Amino acid sequence: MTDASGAVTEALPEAGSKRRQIRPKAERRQQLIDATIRCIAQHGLSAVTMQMVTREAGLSVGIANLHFKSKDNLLKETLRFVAEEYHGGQIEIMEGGDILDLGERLDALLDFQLGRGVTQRQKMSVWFAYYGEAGARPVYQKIVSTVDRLAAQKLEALFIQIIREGNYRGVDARELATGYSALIDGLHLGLLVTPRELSKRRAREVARDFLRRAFPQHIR
Amino acid sequence: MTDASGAVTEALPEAGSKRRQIRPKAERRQQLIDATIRCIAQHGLSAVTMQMVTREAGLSVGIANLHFKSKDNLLKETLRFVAEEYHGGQIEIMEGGDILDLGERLDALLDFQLGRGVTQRQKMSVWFAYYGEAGARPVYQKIVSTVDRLAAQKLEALFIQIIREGNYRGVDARELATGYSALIDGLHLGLLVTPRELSKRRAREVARDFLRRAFPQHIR
DNA sequence: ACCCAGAATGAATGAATATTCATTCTTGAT
DNA sequence: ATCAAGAATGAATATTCATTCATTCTGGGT
Repeated sequence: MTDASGAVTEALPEAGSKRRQIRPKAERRQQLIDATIRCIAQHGLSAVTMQMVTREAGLSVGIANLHFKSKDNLLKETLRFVAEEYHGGQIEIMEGGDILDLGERLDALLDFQLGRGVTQRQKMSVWFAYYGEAGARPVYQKIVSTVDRLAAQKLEALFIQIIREGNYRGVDARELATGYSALIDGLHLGLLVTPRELSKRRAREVARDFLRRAFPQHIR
Repeated sequence: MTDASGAVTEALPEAGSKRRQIRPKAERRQQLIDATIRCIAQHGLSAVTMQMVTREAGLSVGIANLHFKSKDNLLKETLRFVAEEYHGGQIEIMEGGDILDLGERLDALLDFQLGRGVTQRQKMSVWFAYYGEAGARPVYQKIVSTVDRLAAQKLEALFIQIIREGNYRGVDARELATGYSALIDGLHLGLLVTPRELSKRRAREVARDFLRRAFPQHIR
């Protein structure tokens, strides 16, 4: 806003900053991706416009096409970011040298997957917005598949270790991993679409019970 | 198409029919909903246009606004249709007077949920396209919640019967029902997004194993 | 044979939107 | 101080799209 005299009121710590600022490319890119995430969560992927995103980011429209070459590309990069953030977090835990006990590592994984960071409406909305389009857009499928596959392998490896350690019989690590991943996805969906019916608390219990039924010695 | 003389070539059984046909409202509505489903599956919800849908249906643009009053409404009604079809099918099986054995009924449910009808790309695409927007559109949330709740109740009731019959201990029907539903949703997602990694066959096995672990006497 | 209710059409309209680019501004180097 | 590189702006453009509505057409009723 400009005051009556036409002078620009500066140095507002958060809002309405007017001054044009020059920042490195990487920073602007992230700023735009973050804004895109918020916009998708609030308005839905199909309603997102460039104007909306750049306004949310506090930048001009031109800038988005400067750093990403098109809207399509911005959306693609946003998906890549969210996918890598989520799967990266999981993988870090699963490789986790810092947690040696396998049961604890499982717990940490569950905490991450159904904890505060991931189950924000924001993140889940974005997640499923892209899944919704994935059927029609091979690019999205590919991005998700790529990170997904790696996480799936790590999970299977963790399960194999646990099965060995617990000497569990008649359990197939790969199949169990598929089931567990699907369960988590389904719970995310429930948290997003029917939050009234499914609390985060109960989602955790459900996932925990799944693991307990499979690995009774390691959970609880 | 019109031939050189300007005469209209009629009576083509399937394609390019030119003649204007008058049909009852209900039939046109369904025709448009079906076309919408195909368009969403093929192009993604965010790319669907009225032109696209009406062309797919072999009708003019005006007709869509005649029978549904807006695009928004057409999309809403399409979601309602898909939701009711899916949940209706489930509920029918779960109430199923025709199958008396509880284990068989469970099997029938699983067959329906992961069988040909439901796991067509078309249907799953639509399903998740709407889930993706649900975070931003309360209307969608409400439609899904409503049918979902009823199906969840029926499933819980079925599980209660099974638990009683099998005299299973330490199993909470409601929690198990939540888990099973989430698992099925997650498997659908996997079938849609990473069909390469997850075959229908394996999806069925995964779901089956979940049930077997919970109700060993009833499955297998 | 004739009518007309209402089903169907599609060109026209106006609003929304992605993308461009001529111009302005900032910053760090000289 | 001065300058150049390139970051940032936003008005203008061209396109796409939902919605409208004047008009045409159909088929059952008389």
